[in-house]
Amino acid sequence: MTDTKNVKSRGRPRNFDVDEAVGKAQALFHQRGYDAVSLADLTGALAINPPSFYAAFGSKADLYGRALERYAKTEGLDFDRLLAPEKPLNEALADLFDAAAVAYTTHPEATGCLVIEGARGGTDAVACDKAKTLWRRSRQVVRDVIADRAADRADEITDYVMAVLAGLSASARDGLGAARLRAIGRTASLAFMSDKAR
Amino acid sequence: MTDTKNVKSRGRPRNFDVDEAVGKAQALFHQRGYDAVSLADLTGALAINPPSFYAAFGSKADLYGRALERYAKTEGLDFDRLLAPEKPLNEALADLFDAAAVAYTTHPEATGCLVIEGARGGTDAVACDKAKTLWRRSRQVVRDVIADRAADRADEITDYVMAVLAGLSASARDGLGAARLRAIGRTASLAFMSDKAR
DNA sequence: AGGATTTTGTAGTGACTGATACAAAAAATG
DNA sequence: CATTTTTTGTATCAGTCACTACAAAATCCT
Repeated sequence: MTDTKNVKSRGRPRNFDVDEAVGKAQALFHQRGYDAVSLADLTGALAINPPSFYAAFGSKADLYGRALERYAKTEGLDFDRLLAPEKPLNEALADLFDAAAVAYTTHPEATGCLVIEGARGGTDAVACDKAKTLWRRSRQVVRDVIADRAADRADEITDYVMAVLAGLSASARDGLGAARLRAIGRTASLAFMSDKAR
Repeated sequence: MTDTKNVKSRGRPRNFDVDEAVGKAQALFHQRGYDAVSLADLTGALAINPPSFYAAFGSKADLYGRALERYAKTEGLDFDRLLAPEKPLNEALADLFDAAAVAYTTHPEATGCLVIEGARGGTDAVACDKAKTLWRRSRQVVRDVIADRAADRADEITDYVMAVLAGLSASARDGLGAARLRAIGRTASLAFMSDKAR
């Protein structure tokens, strides 16, 4: 329905690449957070004027939504792979925490998880809700995968897993490097060694 | 040096209680976060006008600093008590996580830790730094207490403890109640049962 | 009472926020 | 070429932000 960019449309051609712009916006939002990125920052970084911005993205919050989706697609954790059914639960969670530790520190200037930090909200409730929706979706995916192995404790374990991810993201924002983050993840996964977790 | 309120000062008497005002501000900041509380919100809640506000508190960020200190004094975790030297480490950490789970959910409209959430920053770097300073101070206290029992792994364990606290605060903001938060804390403390944590 | 001092309320300040009105420019279509 | 369609740049918009200038009001001191 929505025309792709290679289809020649009618009027004056756009002077900038929309997908590339979403990527730049994603980086800005990840570095500074939604509130701290102004429209002037965005139009400055994209080298366009406000009318072009609004014609292309609708609003700041809408662009944020696209940046969030792009982040989830390109940099988000692959829960289905990390928590593959054939892995033992303890091993799967250890892998998940380790992957998070690495992912949250790959960009030294944009640490932590864009979704988690965005879901913590600020001034704009609409933008916060967009992040919260993605966060809830991730939670649901995690819960479903865990439920296959420990149906009775799925909610409890999911609470713990999401809390650990949030803790890792916060620690990454605090400035902890990958090594220290991975150590945290290793300790967090100890809870599932043997059947200690009653 | 700074005169206390019972000392009769010279000019027109103040029309509101400063300490009480700091308490109200603390509640507002805790509920919505620094950025989402405007000066109009504050002066409205305190039923005063901007000039009275600035004469009493200097700036919004300064009042935030006072609110943070008040929070640490009145609602902050008592690390020295919770991590008392005579307790075994695993028990002490379990107590700490449990106390955090309770503290972060006592005010249903102001969940999580004011310091932790404030340290995650937003628009105002000065305000964020004030929270970060308190967060670092807490970290130092925790580290010192842990170092008495496990000097070689003090940093590693401290990283983990602070990450768990951040995860609990984030989960509280997510809407999890005390029971689910306490379950997270219990699971997080399993890492220190026996000598699994190598 | 009269002067000194501090807080008060009224009414603003400039700077920035996200978002637009409008017309010229640049392309496809007829 | 003329029309249609879309994007562009210029110049804003109203609203909110944290913050103040100023003078009247309310207290203490002499």
